[in-house]
Formats: sequence, C-alpha cells, structure tokens
Amino acid sequence: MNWRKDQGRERGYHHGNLKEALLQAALDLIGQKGAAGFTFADAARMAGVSPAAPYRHFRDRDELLSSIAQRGFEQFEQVLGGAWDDGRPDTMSAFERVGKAYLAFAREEPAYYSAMFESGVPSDANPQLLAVGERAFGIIRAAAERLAALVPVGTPRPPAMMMALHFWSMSHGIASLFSRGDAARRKLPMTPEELLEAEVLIYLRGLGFPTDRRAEAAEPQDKPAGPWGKPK
Amino acid sequence: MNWRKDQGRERGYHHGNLKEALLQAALDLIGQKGAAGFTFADAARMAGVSPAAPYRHFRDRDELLSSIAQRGFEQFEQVLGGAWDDGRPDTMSAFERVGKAYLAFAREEPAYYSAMFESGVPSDANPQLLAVGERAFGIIRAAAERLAALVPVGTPRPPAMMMALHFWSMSHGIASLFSRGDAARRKLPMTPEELLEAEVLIYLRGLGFPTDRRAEAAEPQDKPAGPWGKPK
DNA sequence: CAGTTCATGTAAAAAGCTTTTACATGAGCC
DNA sequence: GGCTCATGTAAAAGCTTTTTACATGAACTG
Repeated sequence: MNWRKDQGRERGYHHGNLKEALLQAALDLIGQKGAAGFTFADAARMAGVSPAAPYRHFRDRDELLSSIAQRGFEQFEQVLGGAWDDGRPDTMSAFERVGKAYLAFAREEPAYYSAMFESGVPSDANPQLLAVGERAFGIIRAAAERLAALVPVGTPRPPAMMMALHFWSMSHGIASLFSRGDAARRKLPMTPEELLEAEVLIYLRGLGFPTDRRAEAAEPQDKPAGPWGKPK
Repeated sequence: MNWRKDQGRERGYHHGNLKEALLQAALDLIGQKGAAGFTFADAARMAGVSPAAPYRHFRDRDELLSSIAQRGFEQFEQVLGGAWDDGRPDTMSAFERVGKAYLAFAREEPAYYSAMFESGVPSDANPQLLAVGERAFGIIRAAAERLAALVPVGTPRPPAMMMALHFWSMSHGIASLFSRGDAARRKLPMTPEELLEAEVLIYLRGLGFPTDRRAEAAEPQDKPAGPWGKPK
C-alpha cells in the first residue's frame, strides 16, 4: 500500500525525516484532540507512513509523548529564560515578565503544556526530561532568589525555594484552571494575566514589598556587583 | 460465556447493581492506572459482565468518566463544606481548615481528583457536573467573602471573587504539582500542606491581616449577628 | 397464577489501535 | 558493483470500542 499519498511529492521508500515529522504530527494532534485522544497510528498516518514505522524511532506511544514533553520544557526554558533576562532592567519588572511569559506559553502552546503537565507522563520518565524540567524551574527559582534578596529588612523572609514553589504553583494553578484552550475554561471576570498579576502583587506586599507599583524601581545595589552588568 | 466467575456468589443473569459496580470499578482503575489508562472494557470485566453491558448504563466511556467527576465534586463539596462549617468557630481557622481539606481530598482521593481536573472531561460536560462544580467553588467563594469583610480598613480590598479565584488557584496548583499520588511528585523541602499554609499566610498579610498567627482570634463582630450562632 | 413487557445482559461482529515479526528497500560505504 | 544496516512495509495477534440482534427474568397485569 502506498502510505505517502499526495502530501507533497513522493519521497520514495524512506521518509527521510520521520522522527521530526512524527513529533510535529503528534503535537498537532495533541493540540486538536488533547493528550488523551492522540493516537500513535494517527501520527503515523499524518506523517504518511505505515502504523509500524514509528516504532523505529520511539519505543512506544509513551516515549513519543515524553519526547514532546521534553521538547516543550526546552521551549519553556527558553521562553522563561528570555523573559527573566537575568533580571534586567530590574528584578521586579523582569519578574513580572516571567509571570506573563508563563501564562503566554500555556495559552499559546497548549499542546506542549498539556504534554508537560497533564498527559500523565511522569516527570522523571527519562533523565533528560527530568533535567530540563529542573532547569525550567531553576529560572523561577533564580528569580525568587533575587526577589528574596530584596525583601525589606524587618519582614520575615521565607526561603527563596519556598517562594519559588509559591510562584510556580500560582502560575500553574491559574494556567491549568483558566488559561487553557479547551472548553474547561471557566468564565472569569478578568484575564488570567490580570488574575496572576494581582495575586503576585498581594503576595509580594505580604513579604513587605512596597505596595506602590512605582516604588519598585528603588532597587538597592545590595550585593556589591553580581555577575550581571548594570542595566543601561 | 460466564462473566461472573468467582467474585462472590452467582447473581444470575442480571447483575442487580451494575451501574454502581461500574462506577466503583472505574474509580479503582483510575486510581491504579490513571484517568488515561482506564478502560471501559476493564471496568466491565471487573464488574463481572460482558464488554457490552456498560452501554446499558452509560452512553460511552466519556459519560462514565464525567459521572465519576460529578460524584467526585459532590464529595468535594461535602468535604469543603464540612471544613468550612459556616466559618465556625472563627473565619480564619475555618478558612485554614478548608485549605487543608482541599489538599487532603486531592491526596486521599486521587482518582476522583484526577477525574475532576485532569481527565479532559470538560467542566460543562453535563449540567449537573457544571452545577456541582459551581457549588464546590461556591464554598471557597463564601469563605473568601467572609475573609474580605475582615480585611482591615486602609488596605486595598480586592473583590471577594478575585480572592476566591486566588485561593482556588493556589490550592489547585499545589495539589496538582505536588500532592498527587503518582510519581509526578517532586521532592519538596516541606509538605504540601505547609507550603499552602505559608502561601496563604503571606497572601493574607499582603491584604493587611495581622502577621501574628495568634492575632487571628480578634475577629470583630462586624456584622450584627449573622445567621450563624455563636460558637459554644 | 399465566402471560406479557421491558430493562438488563450476552453473543457476535465490525472497525480501529498497539505492538511484534518477518521481509523489503535503498543510502552509504568499501 | 556489491554489502550492510537503518528505515519502511506487510501481516498478524490481541487489545478496545461500539453496534445489533437476541436472551433472560423481574415485575406488572388480568
């Protein structure tokens, strides 16, 4: 049977780039029908190969899923890292960007987000997945550490790790309850971004940060020159 | 073929309570293999009937799943409602109970929690599911409203609805990231309960609540005698 | 109590997915 | 040109889902 029907020109017996095509197809399918609905055979069909072909590149359906989760975390790390930008031009506004970037990723890449957090793929399915997940969280933790250093004296200062977990759970909670593409979205009196921003603001106020949004610029050079150049 | 092999005594051609048995079986299976892994045929087998029998009680696999989600929300409503107990003996401690109850439910009933929030069942799969979901959230919102009434004067007081959404997303974020039975649990420097309690405490401090845990008892009789009797 | 009815179950079958095994192809290499 | 091995295909077994026709017996009905 001819599997590569009419999708572009024939490429002959060998596909040439099947692994990539399968990853892309699976991503599309997850986006359309959810992580649960996606089918190995469907991905093969979409790539124009026989149902057995994918087994040359992935041990089974789960390995394909975890590969997508891994790729998702890689992009996630990029996005969060870019948003954080080592805390430039100042910790507070960079931090705010990270939050927005988190929600933007969940909204714009629901297929990746779904594979990463809602597909049932264990976070330690393979060492690389675990590692890249840690790196992504590491960005949130780095931001939390910089924020922790700014907590006004006289206020109880929780461990930076705990703050990072708080930020992560706030973001993930909002993303998974309200910021997804599917019909699970509840009707909100505001956007998820506004909801998260308000939540973080109240939380930071609870840590003693000044309540005025403008006061955030007053970032003291508390540590004598970290590894980051001064913002120009 | 004899479907009702050796599980207890024979009950003859008719099962007698198949719907209930299927719901129970499905719940067990979801608990063991996750919402994605659970199979309609498996539930039938576990109930001791033919693979076609479940179709007499559920339109398809999805309807069984959403029935479980609905039942889960009913229990959730009970648990949260019991914990809230109309804010007795005081708003703050009752509120704290609700948070603990939320996480306890997620941990002790992972199968229900999974069907409710991670199975891909749309929140409006049927009107009753939507309704009971709203009622459960309504408890959180009621608590948020009572808390909002206690926000000290001079502090910006966010809409109670927004506070409720914040509490929900905090709880759900922690539950779904850290408080689940499966291997997705990350290693934490503290329990999920402690994590949530700290998060809520900081948030409340951000709303102007006294930071001292003991000060919480000082709840003014702000409204002249609500519908709740005074705690004995 | 006999007879009928109807909800509830079974059997069988079609269609599709997963995964394995044996075989086919052809790209890259001596 | 001829090997060799990665990469595809075909075929098959064993699942699941879902439908259709038929079987059973519990509960009315007269």
